[in-house]
Amino acid sequence: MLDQYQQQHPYLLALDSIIFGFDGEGLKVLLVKRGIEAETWSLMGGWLQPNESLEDAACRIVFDLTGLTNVYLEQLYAFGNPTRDPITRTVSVAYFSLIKIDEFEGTLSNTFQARWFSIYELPPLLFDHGDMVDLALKRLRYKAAQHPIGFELLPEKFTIPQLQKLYEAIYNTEFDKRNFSRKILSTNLLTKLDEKQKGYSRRGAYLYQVNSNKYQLTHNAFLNFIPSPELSL
Amino acid sequence: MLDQYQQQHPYLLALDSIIFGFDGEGLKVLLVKRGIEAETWSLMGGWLQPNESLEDAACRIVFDLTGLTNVYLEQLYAFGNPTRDPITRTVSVAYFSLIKIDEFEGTLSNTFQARWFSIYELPPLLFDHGDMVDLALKRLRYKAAQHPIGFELLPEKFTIPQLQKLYEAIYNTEFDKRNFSRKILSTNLLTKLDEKQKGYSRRGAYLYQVNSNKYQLTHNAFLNFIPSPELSL
DNA sequence: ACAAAAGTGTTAGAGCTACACCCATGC
DNA sequence: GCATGGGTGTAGCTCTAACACTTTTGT
Repeated sequence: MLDQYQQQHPYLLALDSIIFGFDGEGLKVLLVKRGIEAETWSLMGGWLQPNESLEDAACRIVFDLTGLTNVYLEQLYAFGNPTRDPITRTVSVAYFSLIKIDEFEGTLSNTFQARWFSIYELPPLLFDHGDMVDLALKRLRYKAAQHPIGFELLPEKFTIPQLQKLYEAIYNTEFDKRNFSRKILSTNLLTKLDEKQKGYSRRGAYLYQVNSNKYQLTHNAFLNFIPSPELSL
Repeated sequence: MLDQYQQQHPYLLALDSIIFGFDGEGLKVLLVKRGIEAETWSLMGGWLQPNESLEDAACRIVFDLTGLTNVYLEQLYAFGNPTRDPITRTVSVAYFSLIKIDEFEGTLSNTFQARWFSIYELPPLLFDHGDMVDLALKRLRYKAAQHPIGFELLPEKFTIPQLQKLYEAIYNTEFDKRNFSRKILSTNLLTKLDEKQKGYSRRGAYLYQVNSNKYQLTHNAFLNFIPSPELSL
């Protein structure tokens, strides 16, 4: 009975978070330098606490670094190779999150030595964190092609050209702006505001926001322009 | 330094497998009655051993029950609610696998009291195993719509009508046979054999098999007839 | 007046859906 | 000869991809 439980080896259980952000130009990942291996960049991580669910713990970890709550958070994968952590055997459940970079308080950075890195110019990472980032990027590409999650990376109010730049950054490609805006608007997920964005272009672009009633309900197919080689999950 | 590791609580780490099979009529899940709660049906599961990766462990568990190796196996999700296992806190990583039911040796069943259940008529399950099955079904539907994994549930040689019945079972719906076979054949993933299936219908249907060179390479979009409400992951 | 980005429409082709009839065989 | 399941073709429609010019405004 209970012997079956007591005879088992327990393991350390960590969580690691791939935190994506978009600064208007490129897709970024937030990395830190932490404790043991303070010379190597790594993902923000932490240990599972006795009364937390995995998701609670992942939330807490993102909050500790960014000060943000209510961010988009999704379980990515459990990494459990016996040799992945050379110090002790540790299973790590990786989560990825999408944050609105404009809400991120850079002030917390120095506690953790955090820095944004372009996904195309990552430094060498601790343990298997490089694999985690690769997988997270694949998953983000896969998912953003079919579900309206891109908005999580933009401010509350944004323009169509901003959204296009975001998708171009995610897929590292370019889209035709006429086809792009037609497809986005045909989803009816966006509400056009009376405001225009100032300062970036002379003419100014209309601001939009997600109309949240539809956002919740539409977990159906969203966009179909997945650049083919990127599908895999 | 190492203190950081030593101060942490370890947890028991289990694996649970959702094993799908297709018997020509309906989509089935393989359930067992095991140890502690021998009155409740549950998923086949086991504990992570010190030298195994998560995937190794999941493989082993599927092998122990079915005697099969080289089955399709994919990590589904890590379940870690503090109260999910009332006996001890346990984190479980769930995997789902697709097996060719004709290769499954039913002889092993009585060791584990295994039985196939229709996914639409499941008994009450242990712990959160019901959630696991629900999620696995969602994932299977999501994935099979875009990736050619359905074949994993069929014998090496199969007919188009068999394949159609499988997809109809997965999505619990019906497809037009003309459109179905056109779409399947247009992927060029199948090789038509000179043999016909005998015994099931009077006329007999041509047998096909997956041409495996293309199967490997084509992790691109596959089919587009995802019944809309089922997308979510 | 010009530079820089925003905004907008059309056309040809591909892919999708819906639909009905003949074929081969065992009884 | 008939019942059962297997196999095939077409027409209308929708969606997609490709493509260029006009508008606005700050300097």
